[in-house]
Amino acid sequence: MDSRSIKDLLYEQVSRIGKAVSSPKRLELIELLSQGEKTVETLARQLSADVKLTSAHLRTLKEARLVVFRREGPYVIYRLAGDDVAGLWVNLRQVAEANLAELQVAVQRMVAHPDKLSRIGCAELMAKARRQEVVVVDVRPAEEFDAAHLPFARSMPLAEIRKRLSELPKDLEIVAYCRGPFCLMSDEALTLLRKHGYRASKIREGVSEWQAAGLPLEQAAPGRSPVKEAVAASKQQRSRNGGATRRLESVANHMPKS
Amino acid sequence: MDSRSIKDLLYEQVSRIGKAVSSPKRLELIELLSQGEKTVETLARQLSADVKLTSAHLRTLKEARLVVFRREGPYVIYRLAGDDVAGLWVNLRQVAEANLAELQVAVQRMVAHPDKLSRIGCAELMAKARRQEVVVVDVRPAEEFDAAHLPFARSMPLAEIRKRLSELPKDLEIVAYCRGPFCLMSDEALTLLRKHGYRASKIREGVSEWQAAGLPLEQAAPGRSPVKEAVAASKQQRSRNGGATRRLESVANHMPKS
DNA sequence: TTGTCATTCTAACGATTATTAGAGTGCTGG
DNA sequence: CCAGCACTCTAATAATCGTTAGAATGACAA
Repeated sequence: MDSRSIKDLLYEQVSRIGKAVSSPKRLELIELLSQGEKTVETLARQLSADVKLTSAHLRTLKEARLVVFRREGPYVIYRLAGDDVAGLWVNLRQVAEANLAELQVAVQRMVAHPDKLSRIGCAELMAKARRQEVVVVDVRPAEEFDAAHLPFARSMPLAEIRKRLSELPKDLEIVAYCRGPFCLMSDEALTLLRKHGYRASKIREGVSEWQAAGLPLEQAAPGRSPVKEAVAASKQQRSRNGGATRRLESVANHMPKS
Repeated sequence: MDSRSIKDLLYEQVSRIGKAVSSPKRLELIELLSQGEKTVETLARQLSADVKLTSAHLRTLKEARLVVFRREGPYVIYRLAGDDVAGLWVNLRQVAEANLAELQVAVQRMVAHPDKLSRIGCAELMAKARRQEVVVVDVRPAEEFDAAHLPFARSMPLAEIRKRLSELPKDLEIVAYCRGPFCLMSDEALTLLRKHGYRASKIREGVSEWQAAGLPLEQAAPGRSPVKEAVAASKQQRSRNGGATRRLESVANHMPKS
């Protein structure tokens, strides 16, 4: 075996990781999974994609050993194979943002407008949060908060924030965060909070960026599992459409081909 | 513009970086370029590939903004767009090595057999090198040594090592390094040195790994440019085959299609 | 057992990508 | 100017990938 074929073999293997991160949908799956383990159905919903397509992408991620799964009842629950995978995603995003001018412009205009960003750094933010001079709000779904969150943060999912506005103080600065620089949830929260007269800003960082920077995280006592989220969501869907869609689809699937 | 299409746009951009690193040849180009800037011809030779194919891959890397180029006389010289690109390559390789069992086995058997590796860590190695208790040898081509090398290292390219054996002391441990964990040059050097009775070992790390770990590097005063390497190599090739190949190829290219 | 639900597998398509050949561009020395 | 060299562009092929539909699996509940 000569030197060339050994090299080909080695680079070939690394390129499996490269291929796995060469699709936008798979990158988004990695971002979602770096917030905590999830069922296929939850992932499909959060990806706004078909379950079949989601499953197919998860398969290629699995073949590249970037994700692993386990069964729990009728559900299949995926999670990242290791913290290094979330770190790789952060690294990829940073390189993209540093080198692709299009991305810089898009991020600035869509999600990270200077007006919205908190002007203080991470270390200072934590110090202020410790002294209760700011309120750090995690607007992600509760399951993701439970899996891991920033120290001193309180969970206030975007879906509930409108009803729970009274829990927030008007005299303190509120700093929101969500899944990371590409997530729009903290922006929506900001719009809502500012409309109601709160002093609110956001940070771009999510738990992955926090972890990649070597900063500490906290996690809730286990209790809520990804299955509960999935069950709740599917119930909600069924009650919304009265269970009709599912049956219609089922019938449609068994119709002859015209 | 809704939230979904914004996200699609953002992930799409990052996937451009992913696509760029999804081919083994392009990964190898990144590794080669992280040793210093090089001409297309040099890259093609070190990649054992056609100049045309090399140029095509460099083009896609250029479109992903991972490399930039400049002209120097008749030569086009490529280099990485930034240090973060070399860091990304190191990160990718680490994730691959951590998660792909096939790669672990291959690396252990081919390039990083425990017998060959130096048992001391990087920090200690530098301390010993400073006190001249070990000799750190850079076996890469001289141009790459000039671009950046480990502190206290001396350049002894693999091609010249046989003639220059007498420069090395028999009583000290010799520690070789090359382009990184996938490079076979330090292994070849080791085999040669041990056959001649030297106490020699290697480290897996190259300058990129060194830099990614936050350790300092040194570089030679500018003088040797990548063009000189290219000129030297092409002269060598011409003298080896008496200038025949090039002319034959040239004629063949202009032959009618039979 | 049968039915239901969550998920995966198989097969197929259209769209990309890798690779190669041939022609073309830009630089340099005569 | 021309010839020679380094490299890139264009076009064409074969291979691979993303996506979808339909069938199949595996777990559970009646």
